Amino acid sequence: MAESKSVKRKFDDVAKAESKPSGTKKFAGHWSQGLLASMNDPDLIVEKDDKLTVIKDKYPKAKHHFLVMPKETIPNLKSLKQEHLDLLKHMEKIARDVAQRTDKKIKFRFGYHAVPSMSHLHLHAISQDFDSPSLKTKKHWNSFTSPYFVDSSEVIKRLEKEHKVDFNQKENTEYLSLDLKCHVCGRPMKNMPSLKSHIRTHSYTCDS
DNA sequence: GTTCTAGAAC
DNA sequence: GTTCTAGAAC
Repeated sequence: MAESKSVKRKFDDVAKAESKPSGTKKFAGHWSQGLLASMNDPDLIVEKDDKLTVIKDKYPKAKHHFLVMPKETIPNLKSLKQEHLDLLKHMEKIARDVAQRTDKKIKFRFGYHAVPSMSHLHLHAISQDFDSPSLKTKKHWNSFTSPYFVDSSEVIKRLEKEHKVDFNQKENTEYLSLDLKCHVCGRPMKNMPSLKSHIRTHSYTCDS
């Protein structure tokens, strides 16, 4: 019913207007800073040590989806210096530990988005089933299955060899618009619903 | 990053 | 008529 939706929208707009007085910019509340809030949400925290925090992704794109975030403020990949190499290796090790502890059988990948939407460096640890209601769009799919998803080992290698990590933003953004295809068999898929039902037919165990 | 929805695709 | 996606959100 169109009317009830527009009524709901008006309530949302009122709530938005009240939380953001005219002429005021609340940057702490901007969506791109959302990982800061998540990092302090007890319901999402998996573990911490002196250098990092591991949280569950608030909108997991697979059965298991974690984010490993350094406590040190590092906005993005471009901010990385060689002095961060030990930290990056530690982040990957913890990510692998958490994955192993969570599910010994299922395949995981560990990596970064080349052009992330959210501020604060975060390493994804994501199981390869991609079976989740929060996985909805082509952009979601391509961000984890195209070269837009850069393995942790590749980031580390690049920082060691080039002393910086600087991915081409335009090239990587274009990966998000690639045609849909299965990440296991490569078969082209018409749309997200058919892709999602197709990938359920594959196995994602480590030895398969 | 998500939500919402107009209009394209079917 | 229903499903699906792309783009605005001040």
